[in-house]
Amino acid sequence: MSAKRASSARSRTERAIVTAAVSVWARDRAATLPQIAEAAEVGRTTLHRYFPEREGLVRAAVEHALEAIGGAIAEAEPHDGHPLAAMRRVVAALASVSEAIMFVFGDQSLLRDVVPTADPALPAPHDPVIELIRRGQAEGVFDDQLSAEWIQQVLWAVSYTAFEQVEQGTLAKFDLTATVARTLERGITAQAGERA
Amino acid sequence: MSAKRASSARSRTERAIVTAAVSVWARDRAATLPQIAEAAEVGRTTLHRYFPEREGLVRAAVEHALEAIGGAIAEAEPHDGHPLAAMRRVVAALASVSEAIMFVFGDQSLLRDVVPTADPALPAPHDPVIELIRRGQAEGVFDDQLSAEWIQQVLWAVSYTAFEQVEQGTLAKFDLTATVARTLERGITAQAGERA
DNA sequence: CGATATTGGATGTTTACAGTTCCACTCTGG
DNA sequence: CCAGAGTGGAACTGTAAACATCCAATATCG
Repeated sequence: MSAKRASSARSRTERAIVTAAVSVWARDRAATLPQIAEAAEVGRTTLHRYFPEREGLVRAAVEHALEAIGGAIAEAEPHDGHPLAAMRRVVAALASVSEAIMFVFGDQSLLRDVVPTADPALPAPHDPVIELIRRGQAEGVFDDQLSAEWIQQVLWAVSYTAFEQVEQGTLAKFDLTATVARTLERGITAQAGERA
Repeated sequence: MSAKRASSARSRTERAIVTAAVSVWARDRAATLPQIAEAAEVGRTTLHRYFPEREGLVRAAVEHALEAIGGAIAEAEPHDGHPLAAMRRVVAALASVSEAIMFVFGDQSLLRDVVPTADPALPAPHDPVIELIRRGQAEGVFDDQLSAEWIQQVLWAVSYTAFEQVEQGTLAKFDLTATVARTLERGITAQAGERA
């Protein structure tokens, strides 16, 4: 990489700003730059020095969030083991970067407009998940009557919903993975052999 | 009702503005009033005559959307018949008001901040669905290991996702109800007796 | 310790949108 | 056909946020 080693101070400040932006915008996409500067515990001036234009910070925040998501998914090793077990690991991994997910996927216009503009070499966090789903379909674990893309969307949507519920206290953080996994695996209907 | 019969012109204009607001804001919550005036095919002046403040239009749009959603659900008669059949009717009904749903549920802050402020006698579109879910759980059709509130959130989330997919052409409008119903009923896994 | 980089407060400029006013035009109903 | 309601173009004000500049205080590192 040609990235010149910025002084440690610089890079730490930049990270603080970007992570603060993701965190604040995850909860309020209309938050202003002063709000973000405050959350990052830097002056408005400093923020503007690092990101002369709002658009630049938005792009950096999106890239940072996508990297975090992609990294979490990679750590879950979706290519290994039984597809259901892998899926549970992925859901648990997503929960650890829920802020990033709520930021990027909470505003369709971000994915529509900003991501394509961003670094074209960005890791697409979706791909390994799509691969996992295809593998699961091939092994007869996932429903192959549904398109892999649809299954992936449902995976994101149900996870996202669970993050929101945890956020507002309706769902215990501890139950998150199990609830999402159960819902994805069996839907919302009672199982055949279950007693009412 | 003490609602004095506004001239037909007035009420038609008002409806045009409110429905345009819902439609435009469903796709872009940051859309400006001029954009909405244009979509409604009225002048900016006229819009401001009807809604002197932006906030008023937002509230009217939310109320209009909630009424549409509540009406659609009511028409689906969720209290009658087999819970699964009722659920499918509800999903189909929601699809007919997808714009309203994407508007109200696409921005958490709307539900958090605006709805409570709105007419307190507003029909809560959720309630009949929660009732349906409870009924289904009692009859052993829906999973009673999951909370009714969670099931309802999943119902909304999966439907919402399907609307988005239809919007962007990834899912055929014709397949919407069947896909959502299948996903909700069986999750994303292959059925036991299915052949790979 | 001293040079340089980094920071942030104060202050100013610009832009875009919300909200306002005025008046001429055009429907519509009696 | 004419009176009044309804409409909308144009031009204006106020406000809030984005963006820019200056300089003094402070941190960092050779």
